[in-house]
Amino acid sequence: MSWGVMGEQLGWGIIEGWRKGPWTTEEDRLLVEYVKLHGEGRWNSVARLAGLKRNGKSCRLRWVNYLRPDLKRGQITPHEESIILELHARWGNRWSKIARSLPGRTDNEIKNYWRTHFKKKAIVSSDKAGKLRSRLLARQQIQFQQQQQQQQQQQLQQLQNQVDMKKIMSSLDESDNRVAPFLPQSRQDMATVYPAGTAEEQGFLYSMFNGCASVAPGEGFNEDTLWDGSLWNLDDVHGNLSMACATSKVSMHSLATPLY
DNA sequence: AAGCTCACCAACCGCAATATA
DNA sequence: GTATATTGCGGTTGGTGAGCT
Repeated sequence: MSWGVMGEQLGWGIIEGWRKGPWTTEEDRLLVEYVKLHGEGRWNSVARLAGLKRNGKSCRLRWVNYLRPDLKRGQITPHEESIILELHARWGNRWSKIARSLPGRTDNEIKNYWRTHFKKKAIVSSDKAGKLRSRLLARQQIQFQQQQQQQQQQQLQQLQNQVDMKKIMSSLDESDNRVAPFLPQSRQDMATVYPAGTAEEQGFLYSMFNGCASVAPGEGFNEDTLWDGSLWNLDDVHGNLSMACATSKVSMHSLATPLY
């Protein structure tokens, strides 16, 4: 069964004078002939000049994504993948811009590739990182509370000697105001609260807790900023971070630097 | 063997930018 | 300067086929 016949059976066929759905080999041939004769562009003339019942938009898309002779067929190579990762980290969903850096690949192809290979990972990563962040915050809180308890005990011992209730109350008030876990102010801080991690992981977590380094002042921490396109390919922050960096050849710097 | 799920990809749609009359 | 046409882009949809249960 031909695509055309099948398309019509599937409910495509001719809508408002224009054919829609999958292209037939005959339509492809007509379009290629047209481009050979008239060159690219003026797509709305195709219907009239080539005898195609397709609108200009559809013709252009077919040519750009499928018929262009310079298109590269076959799987995206690891090298191309690393370029996609790098450029997506830099530019976000600017597929046509990314495609210009990959000769023979179309924006549609790259977009589809990214969506099927990385979009899901991004969601999973976000979820995992969120859990990790919660765990770290909880751990920080416990550590902080333990420190507080130790301090309070020391203070109480001192105060027992002094028997000065005023001092006890003001001391406790002061503690109450500092119950919230602190944000690590430096990578050294992160090394203190997360000693098990590598330097890379600590660096990543530091930027995760404080927002990306290049987030504009006043913009503040934003979940989207972190995960919408700059850090998505970190599968599992603890487990696979090093591997993600090594295999994708995407530097931590580029990953931690959102769109510009 | 049949049904289900999921990855893949071609094609469509809406909108914005640009070109042309 | 403005209206209209064309082009380009990014998001989304839906069909296909392979693998799994």
